[in-house]
Amino acid sequence: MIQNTLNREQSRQLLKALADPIRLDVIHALAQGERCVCDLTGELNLSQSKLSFHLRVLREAGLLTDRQSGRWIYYRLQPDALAALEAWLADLRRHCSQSAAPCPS
Amino acid sequence: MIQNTLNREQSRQLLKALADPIRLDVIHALAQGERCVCDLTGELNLSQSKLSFHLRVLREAGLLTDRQSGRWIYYRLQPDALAALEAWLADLRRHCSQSAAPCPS
DNA sequence: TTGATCAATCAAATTATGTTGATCCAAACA
DNA sequence: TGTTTGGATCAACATAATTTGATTGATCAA
Repeated sequence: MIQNTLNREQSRQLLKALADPIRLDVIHALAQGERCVCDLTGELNLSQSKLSFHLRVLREAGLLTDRQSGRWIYYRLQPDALAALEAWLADLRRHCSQSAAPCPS
Repeated sequence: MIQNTLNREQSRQLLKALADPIRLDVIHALAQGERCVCDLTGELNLSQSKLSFHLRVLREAGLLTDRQSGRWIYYRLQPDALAALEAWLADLRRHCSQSAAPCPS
């Protein structure tokens, strides 16, 4: 996540990746700091393949990064992606309180 | 949206509602200010029932409010919901950069 | 080497979401 | 009233996302 302003498609990818209960559990676990996959399966009580699937979704959306060390793989949140989403949301609410002109226009 | 800190389920509802291309079009249209449903169908080139479906999802998530005036219904973004989501995201990235302890723990 | 472990991937089955067209309801106006 | 219009809702269908269990590749230790 290099730039700080998301286009529609990028924001959608991030939102879609976040919009799942299991992935939110993962996100919340990683909000406390980096974790190894093997710890996450235990902590979240998930099958290995299920966790792997959701980690991939989050990683491909740019929300997580991973690093390998020996046979373990550690994941962590990518704060830039979260910040970009925050900025996108802040933008949305800038002008949204403008009233509409009465309709038979 | 009364409180400013979302629980897991509330944030999921908001994210899920946002994570759809058509609903993002709606959100972007409403980011410029309130709009009547009849204007939105034209602006976004959507069938009436399709738009109505997506408006409902957004409304039930707390992202939109509506008001009726005569036979027209006007929708607008609920900035509090966006702000709450921003706060939730900001929280997530507070401690996320902590490294994991090496794994054979 | 061999066997064991961590984690990714795949195909098949299941479940959840979105779309379509028809129908219904309420407000407005003749 | 009767008719038109804006919008919500419903059921049937279509599409997309997730789960499961099995398989694979890579790393490490014996």
